[in-house]
Amino acid sequence: MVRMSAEERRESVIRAATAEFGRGGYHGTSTEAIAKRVGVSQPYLFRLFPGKKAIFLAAAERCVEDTIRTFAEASAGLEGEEALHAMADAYTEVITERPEQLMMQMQMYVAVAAAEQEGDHEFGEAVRAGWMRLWDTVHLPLGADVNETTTFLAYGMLVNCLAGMGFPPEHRVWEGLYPSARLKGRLER
Amino acid sequence: MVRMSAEERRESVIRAATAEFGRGGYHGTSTEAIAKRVGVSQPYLFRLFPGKKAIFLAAAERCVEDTIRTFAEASAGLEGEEALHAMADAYTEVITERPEQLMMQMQMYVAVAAAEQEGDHEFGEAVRAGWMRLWDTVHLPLGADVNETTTFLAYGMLVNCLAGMGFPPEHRVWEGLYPSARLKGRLER
DNA sequence: GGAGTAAGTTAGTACTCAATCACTAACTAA
DNA sequence: TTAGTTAGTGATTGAGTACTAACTTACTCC
Repeated sequence: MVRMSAEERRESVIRAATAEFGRGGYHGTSTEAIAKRVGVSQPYLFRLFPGKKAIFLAAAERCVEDTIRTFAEASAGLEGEEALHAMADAYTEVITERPEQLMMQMQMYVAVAAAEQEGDHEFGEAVRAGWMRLWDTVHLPLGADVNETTTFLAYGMLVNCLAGMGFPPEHRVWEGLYPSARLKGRLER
Repeated sequence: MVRMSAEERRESVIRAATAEFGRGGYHGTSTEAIAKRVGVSQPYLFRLFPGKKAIFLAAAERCVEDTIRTFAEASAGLEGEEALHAMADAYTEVITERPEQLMMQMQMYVAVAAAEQEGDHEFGEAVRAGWMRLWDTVHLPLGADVNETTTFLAYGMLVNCLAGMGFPPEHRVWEGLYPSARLKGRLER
């Protein structure tokens, strides 16, 4: 048994929760599954977090932060086509290296509808606010062009969905989507 | 009590399931909720369908078919910019008039990951096959241009996600996304 | 009008899962 | 060394839920 500080454990829980919730969504994931992945007893999760919802929320928030940071770091000091290229590449890396983060994102978007209907508007507010921060983060490097920003995010969403659906990398749906190929298309026009 | 033929009831169940699954996803929706919406006892669902999974699958399949039909009908006899415009308008109508269909779509995409991990590759196959049919359906009217098709679908996915997140129609995230505005942007370039 | 069938219900079972409680083991500072 | 704190566990509970079995009610056709 490895003892950790509560703060460190909370970090592990967030990582485990991202993976588990990303796979099964809020309702499709048991707290036991998260606990098992962390390597800790299930009841202990309720010492570290007030409840299952709080764990989901923490994972969701972390997920948004990470994505924003990814784009911010990738585009630092760049603008226009260069920033676009850098951010697209960075995102491609996230997809391949940390697919659980992207699935968690999808689950988060999808969980809003249910929360909203249950009268929990706070969660929706948080998710929308996170999205707007993400929006602004990519907006500036892309030359503050609304159409450019929207297109970039749209491609990102398509990538999320295709990856979620489990299309293998060689599949033709990815044609015209991989950043390099897409940029190639843009430059040839 | 209104008696219906089993076939009619199955139709009602599919409609109700689309709404309920669209809101809560597979695990977040109880068969009782579906039964209540249909106006029938919960165990009776298991006469009409072999199990909960079968209901989800039926709703998912119907959802894909409807979306494909929407695009096929909208683009009938048109091509290029006109087809693009018509399909985008038709989709906008779906979003506003039948949001449950769009949420069901999202839930379907997201459910694949879980199914895949549980060893159920059939579901993933079905969803991917549905996507490819959708892809081909919009591909032809858009002049069989891969980049054009990808972009169109990407915008569709962004719309799905934004709607799922519950952004109100006036919100600035929709700028540069509503078909007319977008087309305007395209024509001004 | 009664036999057969198709539509539908009530009652119940086996199981999962979030959350609580009461407890123990390890670290730390005086 | 000991008093107090922090990390962690095992047992349990109560609510919810997919699914089954046995029964009932309405329609239809001879």
